Amino acid sequence: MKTQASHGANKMAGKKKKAEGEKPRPRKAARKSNDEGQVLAANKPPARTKRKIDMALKTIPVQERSRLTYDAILAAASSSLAEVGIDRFNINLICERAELTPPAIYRYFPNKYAILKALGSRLMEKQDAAVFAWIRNDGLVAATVKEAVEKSIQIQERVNAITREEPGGIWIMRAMRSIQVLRDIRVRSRNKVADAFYAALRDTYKDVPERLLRIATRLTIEVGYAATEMVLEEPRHSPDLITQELSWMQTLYFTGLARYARKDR
Amino acid sequence: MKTQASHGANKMAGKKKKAEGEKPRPRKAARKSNDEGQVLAANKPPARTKRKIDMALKTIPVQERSRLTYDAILAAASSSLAEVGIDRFNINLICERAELTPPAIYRYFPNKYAILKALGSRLMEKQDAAVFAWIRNDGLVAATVKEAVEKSIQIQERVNAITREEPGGIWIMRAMRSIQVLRDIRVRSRNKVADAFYAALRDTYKDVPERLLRIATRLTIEVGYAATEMVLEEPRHSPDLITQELSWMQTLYFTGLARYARKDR
DNA sequence: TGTACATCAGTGAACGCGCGTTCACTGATGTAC
DNA sequence: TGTACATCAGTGAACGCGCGTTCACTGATGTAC
Repeated sequence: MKTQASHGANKMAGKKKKAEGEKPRPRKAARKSNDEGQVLAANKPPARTKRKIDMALKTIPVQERSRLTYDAILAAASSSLAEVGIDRFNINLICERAELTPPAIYRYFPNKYAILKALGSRLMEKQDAAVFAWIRNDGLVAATVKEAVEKSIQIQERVNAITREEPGGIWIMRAMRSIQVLRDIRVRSRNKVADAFYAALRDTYKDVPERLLRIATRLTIEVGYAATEMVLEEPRHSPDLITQELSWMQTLYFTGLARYARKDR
Repeated sequence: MKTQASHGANKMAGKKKKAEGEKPRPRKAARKSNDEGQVLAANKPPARTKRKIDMALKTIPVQERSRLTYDAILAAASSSLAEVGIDRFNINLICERAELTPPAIYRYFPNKYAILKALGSRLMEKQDAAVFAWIRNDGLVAATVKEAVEKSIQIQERVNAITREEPGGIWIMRAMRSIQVLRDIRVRSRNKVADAFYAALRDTYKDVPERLLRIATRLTIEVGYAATEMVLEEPRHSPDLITQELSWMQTLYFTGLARYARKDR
């Protein structure tokens, strides 16, 4: 990611190579010395302060045609991700797949991180929506342990399926952990879901201190998604069994929260 | 990562730019057309088949001096990772920090992935060693649930501390999920630890079918490390509470495995 | 209903930077006699 | 114990590719009258 826009003026310098007296590759940074002489200094753009990574979408598509392009970009990005993974993911690759030229993409996204962000948000939203629907549908209400486990399996399988169906879904999950912009999205999403769990369980576990119930829900969410990643990552371990056992783990843990009843409140 | 060694011959072409009739940036790949004329064709190296990423260390340091350099490279890599994260992690950065020039690094590592691999292996080995020591020390043996939880907290905190103390440790954990070479190391390590759990618990849970006990141990390991990441990732959620609750979760789950006693064997 | 004009959408062509990588070399260290 | 030689360790200097990014343009779509 470049942080200095040095296009305009430097362009005139063309293919000029290192001047004679200059030390190449100085040991300690200090690049960008910009000493191409005073002639060019005049029409050089004013030195910008360091630019943050810009995440805002540039253009909101208005015509139908451009909406299709926008979707094509995301689709091409998904499939690129699925095929080459994160560190070879780049804009040229997306261009090839979407049959577009780079400027078309720059029309909508300022850089590749914005594209990843769009993909990430989309996946998180789908996952979250499924969980919220499940909660509204009394997913967290159960008369017996067995019923609780069964309900837990249901939502877990739903989220797994959503992630599996999204091309490059597992890569998006991975990227969520190792790319800053996506980390934010991930954490926000997880916290949002945890809050919903908290709200739904607050009454049931009225003797558990708030701080603890918050951690309990957040941790439960976290291990749930970790299991999703595990299922997609290592399919040779039976996905069904992993999901089933995870659900037992979560359920037994919540049942066990009774230990906090009427203590250290 | 380049896949074609095109140094030798092309060097002579120097800064030659695109020839006149050529289409630049063809829409559909087909780069590397290599048409610099027949004069050079003779001493061009034979076209290599696509090279896999080479992970083998190049030189085993023999002199004391070089051992120090090797360590300096890893230390510089750690701190680079800690500071800039994965996607800006590169060899030049390591050079600056280690006060070396690139060829010095290439003497020991074929590319940056090999360096990451070395860092990853080192961290995994430390974590694994702690867990194995804990198992040998009867970490998995407990008379009461309370005792089991306490022991579980111990090892969890130990692993957290090891990861926190390694510069860039959290980045290594993240990279373990999103970079192929590291994924392999991670999976191998987790499986090894899971096997050790399995061996240690086999007798205690003699009524639980093998397949299930294997999944149970593997899943327990996985959520344990997920919690470690969560602790390092979001320190505003009390690390102690997360660790404590995770340990309860794991312990209650294992206690609950009694449900498989004498069934579907 | 048709035409003139404004705006929107995408292209062709290029450029420079950063990064990985290499070569031919100098300087440092070890060792046989 | 000293010297000659072999091997090991690191450097200076460069190069090319890939990638992100931009500019000035053409072609497509919408709309006022």
